[in-house]
Amino acid sequence: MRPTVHDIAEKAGVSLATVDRVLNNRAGVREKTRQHVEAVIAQIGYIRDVAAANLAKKRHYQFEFLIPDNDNSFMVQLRALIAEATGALMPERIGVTLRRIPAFDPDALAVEIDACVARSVDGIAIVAVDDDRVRQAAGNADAVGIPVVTIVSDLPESGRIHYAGIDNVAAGRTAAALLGRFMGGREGAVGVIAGSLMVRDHRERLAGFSQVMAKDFPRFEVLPVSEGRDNPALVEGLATRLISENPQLAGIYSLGAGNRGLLLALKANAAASLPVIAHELTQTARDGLQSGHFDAVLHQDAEHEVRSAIRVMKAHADGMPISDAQERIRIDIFVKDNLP
Amino acid sequence: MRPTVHDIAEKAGVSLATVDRVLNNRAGVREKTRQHVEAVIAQIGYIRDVAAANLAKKRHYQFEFLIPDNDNSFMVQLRALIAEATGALMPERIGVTLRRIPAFDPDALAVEIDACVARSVDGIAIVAVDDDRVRQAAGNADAVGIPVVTIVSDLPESGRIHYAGIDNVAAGRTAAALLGRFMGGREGAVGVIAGSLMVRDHRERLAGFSQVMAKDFPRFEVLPVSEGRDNPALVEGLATRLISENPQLAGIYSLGAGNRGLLLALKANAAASLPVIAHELTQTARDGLQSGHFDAVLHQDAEHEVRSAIRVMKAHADGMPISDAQERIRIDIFVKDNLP
DNA sequence: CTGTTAGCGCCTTCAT
DNA sequence: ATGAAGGCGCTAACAG
Repeated sequence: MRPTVHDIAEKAGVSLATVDRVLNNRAGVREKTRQHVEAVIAQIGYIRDVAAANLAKKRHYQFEFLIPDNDNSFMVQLRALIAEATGALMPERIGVTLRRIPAFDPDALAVEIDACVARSVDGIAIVAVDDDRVRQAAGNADAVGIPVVTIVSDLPESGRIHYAGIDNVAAGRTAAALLGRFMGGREGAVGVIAGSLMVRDHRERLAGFSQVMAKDFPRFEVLPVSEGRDNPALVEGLATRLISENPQLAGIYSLGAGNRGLLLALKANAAASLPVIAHELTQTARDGLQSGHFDAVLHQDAEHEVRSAIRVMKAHADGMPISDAQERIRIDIFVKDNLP
Repeated sequence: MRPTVHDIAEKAGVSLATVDRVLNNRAGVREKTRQHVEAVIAQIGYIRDVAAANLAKKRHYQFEFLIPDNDNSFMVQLRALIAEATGALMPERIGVTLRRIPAFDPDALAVEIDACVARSVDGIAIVAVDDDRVRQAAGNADAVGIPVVTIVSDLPESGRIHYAGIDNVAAGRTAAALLGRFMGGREGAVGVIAGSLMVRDHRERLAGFSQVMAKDFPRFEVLPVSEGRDNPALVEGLATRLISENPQLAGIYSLGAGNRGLLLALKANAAASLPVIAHELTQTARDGLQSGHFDAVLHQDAEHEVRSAIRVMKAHADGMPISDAQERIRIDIFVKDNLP
């Protein structure tokens, strides 16, 4: 039988209350007594039963997700997953609230963070907008002991305790490594389509991509980036122009969303069969892989990100450590043969 | 406040005991009473507090892992991870025992499974050896209600309730898809080095690989498979011969272990710079990627497999459902730019 | 068939 | 500074 508080109390010759005080380093116990009790605890190898403790405490976690009100399929899925988690975690006494906020609006995000702080929730998860107002609000939350974790898009130097998302520089580098090899012996130019270089993820992916192209595949020229604002219609136009205006085109890296447009453009220009790498395994991306128009898709597992964010916030609330390996969000690489 | 058993007892006008009986569909309740109580339960939206239930029950899970006594780094790591989990899960009242058994020995495995059954553990995780004696033992365990999950290597049609591992056919297909593209415009032959075609994973990888090579890259001839028994020294010899005897060699797929030997052979034959794909991200594989001798490494996350196996066994013991997405073991693809 | 009672391991008043 | 008693939500003997 595993030792319990009773065993400690008995062996130490004190009451349960005192044991409890020592266990939770609460005040009101003589230094000498404390040391004695601590010795007994260590000696009999006591491990606290967290479940029982939470039961007695009527612990109830309250976490909030502040997610952009975007309509691209990634964000739609992300919100759905959070809503799902809300239901699934109820039995575990952890409440998850999803709050939609205007996209790319630092003020709105900062305001909502402040509101969460006012409500004194147990944790805040945000898709960060890279802005000092947000940084400020996050720092403030952290200062009053409310953990902020970023998800999908990070916000360094803000006091956030964790980032649940992929390393976007590495993603860009990986895209270049694959595309470079896929282009085989060709020469020429590679086109890059981004959503907007205003957002950090896209900037980072581009940086990583350019870096590896320059270093490992210098025979290709990286064309100036087109910004498609994650909008399929815009992307279609950009891609079409890219193909028609660059006979030298040897490959395309689409590092943002709106791939439906890209796929349309590729299908319309059947002649130009070139390696294409995109991001996020949406239905469109699957279609692209299966039809052979996309050669690889880099992906982040949104479900993992949501679970991870919650685990991290809970661990923080419990004062428990996290397992780095478990929380690392991988850069998933899909080709048509390893589709789930 | 969330409704509790007390609320439902009160509202239904019965005692706690009766509520409990209904909740756990135990006998000894008049059908009419049962229905009434059930109605109330549904009506007030009761959700049972599993933690409290387990506390009252003094529930204590006991799971066993039967792992081959192999010395290759994957198995070494796997065993280390299980040992780690053993410690980490103690506070959650789940006991994890690791038992090493002779590798590739169906009888030994079957005997140990039977022993677990005799000890009536709550779950058994095995690296399956594809043999009917094992199948039999697993089926027997399942028959008496003890869940068996396979890990790393599966055992279909055996009554095992879950497989925590990658789809090896898909892995082979993926290897072919990547290698085919990496070989670019070349022509010639591709070499395949396996551990042993006696084990299912290797057979499946080979099948997937051959299939996609034949279909998508028919201009390459797949050379007869060499079996290196996952032994570095043997593999080195095989690889050296492969390279020297096949001037047409355009690529290599190493689908087993023993990659240290492969790497040595490649380094010794600097002249032959050709695309190479291997399995499992060991230190050797990392070195290979970083030095440019390996172009991609397919990987399975052993830590995820261990966690998943435990979650599945626990869910089974609790009669809870599992989340397929969370338990799916991915085929991780690493190039030198997305190394963790 | 149904109800009463006493815990599970821990925390939290309230006295002392 | 310390202890006694009661309760968290659920289950498990026993009685009726």
